[in-house]
Amino acid sequence: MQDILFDFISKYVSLTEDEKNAILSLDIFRSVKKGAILLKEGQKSQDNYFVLKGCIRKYYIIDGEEKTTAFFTEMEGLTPHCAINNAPSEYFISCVEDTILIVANTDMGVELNTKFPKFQLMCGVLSEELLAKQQINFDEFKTSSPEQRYMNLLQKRPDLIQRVPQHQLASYLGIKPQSLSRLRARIVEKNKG
Amino acid sequence: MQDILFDFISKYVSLTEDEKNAILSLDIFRSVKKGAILLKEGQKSQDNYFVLKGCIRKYYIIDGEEKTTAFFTEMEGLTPHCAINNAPSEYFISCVEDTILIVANTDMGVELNTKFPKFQLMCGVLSEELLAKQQINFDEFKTSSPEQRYMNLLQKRPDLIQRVPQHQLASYLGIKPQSLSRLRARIVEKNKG
DNA sequence: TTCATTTCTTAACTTTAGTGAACGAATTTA
DNA sequence: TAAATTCGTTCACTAAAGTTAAGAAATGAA
Repeated sequence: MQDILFDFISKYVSLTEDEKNAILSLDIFRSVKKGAILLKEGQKSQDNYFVLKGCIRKYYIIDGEEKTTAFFTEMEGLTPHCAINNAPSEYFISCVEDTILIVANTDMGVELNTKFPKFQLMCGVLSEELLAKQQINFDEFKTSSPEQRYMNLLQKRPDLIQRVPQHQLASYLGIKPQSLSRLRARIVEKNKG
Repeated sequence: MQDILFDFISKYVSLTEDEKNAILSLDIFRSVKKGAILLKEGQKSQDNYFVLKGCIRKYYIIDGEEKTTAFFTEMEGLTPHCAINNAPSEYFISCVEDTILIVANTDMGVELNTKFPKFQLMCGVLSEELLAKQQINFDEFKTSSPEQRYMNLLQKRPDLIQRVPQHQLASYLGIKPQSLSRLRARIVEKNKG
């Protein structure tokens, strides 16, 4: 399990045994059941999540309706807004599947960063990468229709379409489940004719 | 003009005269006319932009149509994706109004950062702030209808509605200019009834 | 397994956005 | 200033998404 983590880190910085042990000693690995809720609206938490295996989901409840805005799968990390500004969370985080996570709070991060400046370097790179990815995603979302968004997702994250319930996917695409069903039927129809 | 910059910076770190002079010696201030294009699709550039006064706009041309995805006004900065990965730009950047900018390329940044670690600190904070803002914006966009997005904009950035042409605003909201006109008429109608 | 709940799809109807065209107003350009 | 272009709005029509409801399929719990 730890190997997955160290393989990932090795893409950014190389670690000594000391450093690896420092990470392991933090006891950060968590195994979480499908459906479990990691963070609730209104809750304060310092925890950051990094998915080693499985899938977690970020969603709001607006007018009693779940609005899913993001999924995080293998090798993707999530720093909840509430962990940055120490305010109650505006959203929920839950597990789409049985998931193996790294859960690290901000203090741990600070501790590691001061002991091993390498980490700070890696975090900088990661956050820059993330910002860039985020911006491109947003632009793509804005400039395309629901149907295009679905086709795009089919190309870029085909796994999501398999592993995530339709109604969660729908709200991720900014539409209702019924519209997603219809839209899919429409696409099949086009490919026939 | 420089005062605007130093006032802004002073919110994050305090600068010595030396440091201020180091910044000024870079000769980074640019005055740009309305309509001027700062970056074109396909072009490579290392330049980052920071708006001191005025407004710049980021847009794609997709199937011959302009798709505006962002506006940057006073005290907002833009690091084009092409400046990070040294690839041709996928989008354009142009001036919505006569604008006073700071234009800094990546080398300058590196030079300042090594001379004055303070800057690196500030950049870290800024990029974290930006990422958080970006994520909230994206979530809001995804979870709301065009009409809600317009109402939201009216609250959060009323200045944009005044200073930006309607058709650019429309595509920023993810709709066509005709739909924005109609939507506005609809809102007025509601407030009458 | 059986029952209950959740999920997905379909359908009819409503609302809203996209499209193409027209027109006046505002802005540019010659 | 005059002509040309761009811009914003309106209209009629089309296409797509929202809404409400119903039923089938899949999932989960007792």
